[in-house]
Amino acid sequence: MTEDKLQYIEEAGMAFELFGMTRMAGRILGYLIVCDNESVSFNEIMGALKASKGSISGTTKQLIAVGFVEPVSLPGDRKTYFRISNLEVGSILRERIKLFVKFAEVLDKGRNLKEKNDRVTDWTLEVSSFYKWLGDEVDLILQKWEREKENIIKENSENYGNKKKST
Amino acid sequence: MTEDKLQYIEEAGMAFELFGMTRMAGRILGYLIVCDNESVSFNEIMGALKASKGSISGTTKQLIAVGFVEPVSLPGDRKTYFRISNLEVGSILRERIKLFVKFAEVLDKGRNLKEKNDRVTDWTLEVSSFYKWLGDEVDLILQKWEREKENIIKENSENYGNKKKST
DNA sequence: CATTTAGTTCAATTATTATTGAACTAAATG
DNA sequence: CATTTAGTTCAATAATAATTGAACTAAATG
Repeated sequence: MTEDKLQYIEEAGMAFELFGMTRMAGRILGYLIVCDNESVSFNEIMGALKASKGSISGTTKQLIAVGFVEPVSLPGDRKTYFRISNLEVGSILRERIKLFVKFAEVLDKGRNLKEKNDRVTDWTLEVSSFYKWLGDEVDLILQKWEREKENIIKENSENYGNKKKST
Repeated sequence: MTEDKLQYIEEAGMAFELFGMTRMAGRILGYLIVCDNESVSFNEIMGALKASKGSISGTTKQLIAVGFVEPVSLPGDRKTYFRISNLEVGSILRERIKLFVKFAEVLDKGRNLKEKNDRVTDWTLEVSSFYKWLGDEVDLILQKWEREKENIIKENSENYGNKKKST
């Protein structure tokens, strides 16, 4: 594994921490992103990240639970391999928006404890209405993405990265 | 402060913790949501939450920094008061989506470290294209909200909570 | 069926983050 | 200008979360 990839793995660890995952989960994802194998073994991950068995065991389970990673098993091989899931963008977004809807519910609950309306109840009503609306809107957004994605992805691919294919 | 409100404050503390804030920040927000004053003093918050001066000082600063709370100062009164900001839903959403765009950039960076394309580069390209597209799309979504919000909010207000006004 | 391999579990440790509390600054008041 | 009030700062402590490592289970292999 090259130095720049190792460095990226640590960076990914830090970055994914910002999204509420553990650093180790970020490192594993980073490793799965930059490594050149279709799927990698428990031991390979352990070696590459210099982490303990227990940590790899627990963290891969977490990543599988949230759907970012899937276990792969091969015939005639008792090991488990791991790879990045082909998680659809839609399901990732929907999960995130569910959190917003939950946030909206906390606001509603607070509003309902008040005797009368004021500036704050107006605000919580607006914000919670918005998040609940957004929860409904997400399907339309994703339909639009489905219609446009082919062009967008092509354009992105030409502008940024993936240039190696054409050399 | 009634028992159910005190309980709500603790619940809000736990809930906001899920969104990456500290429990104390959640409690302060919860308090500002359910208390019946337009704005509340440092000391009142301290008393209501039974927390230390230092903690209230630090946490209110945090909440002000991220825009959820604003300090209010009154003429002829040397105290600082605090209240929930009228933060627009649009700016909250834009901030959130910025995080997704950052996530997209981490994926791009990983993809660019690879020698050749495979299943994973295809996936990271799609996901990062999506998040970057979403970053652009947010303005259209918010425009739609502006057009529809009046009706949605009214409906929400009738269906859920805020019934006290009419009694 | 003994041995090796692959992974799990969980108590102990380490690292990180939040909160307190006491000493401090700065402004307002008498 | 001494005193009170309002809030800040920050080192110490407490609470929480992540990671290790060693003992374990369970399946596969010879």
